[in-house]
Amino acid sequence: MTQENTPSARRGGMPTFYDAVYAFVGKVPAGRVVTYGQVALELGAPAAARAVGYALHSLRGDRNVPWWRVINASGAISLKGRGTNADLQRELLEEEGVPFNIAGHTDLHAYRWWPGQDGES
DNA sequence: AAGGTGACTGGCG
DNA sequence: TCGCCAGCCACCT
Repeated sequence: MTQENTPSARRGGMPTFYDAVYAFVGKVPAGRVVTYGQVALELGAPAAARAVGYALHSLRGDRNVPWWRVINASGAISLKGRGTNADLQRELLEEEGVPFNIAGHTDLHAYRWWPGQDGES
């Protein structure tokens, strides 16, 4: 533990791609979900979906950011047995009102959130 | 400074 | 319909 996990801390306060990811995820309201590719697209890097996932990975457990509201384009959780966090994410989403089917998929067409739709219709 | 990794995505068989 | 391969971006050592 040499320094903070926060990328901005390493940059001396300069905002980075990661901060943009955290900012976008932080705007996602409870009960809604977004995909890695979607976040990347909103950040201006439609092909940086992997970097988005890596950004959340850097959180390492920072619950200040609703990382659990970010799932893959398949509507499922990507952690896939990499750690207990996978089950945690599903449980958190179900608790917020996002159900998963037997296959572990959710209806993106119904729960995917987009900026500007903070719950208003 | 360069190489490798990874919580991704889309196309093919 | 499902599984596998290659490409892509940004961070870490």
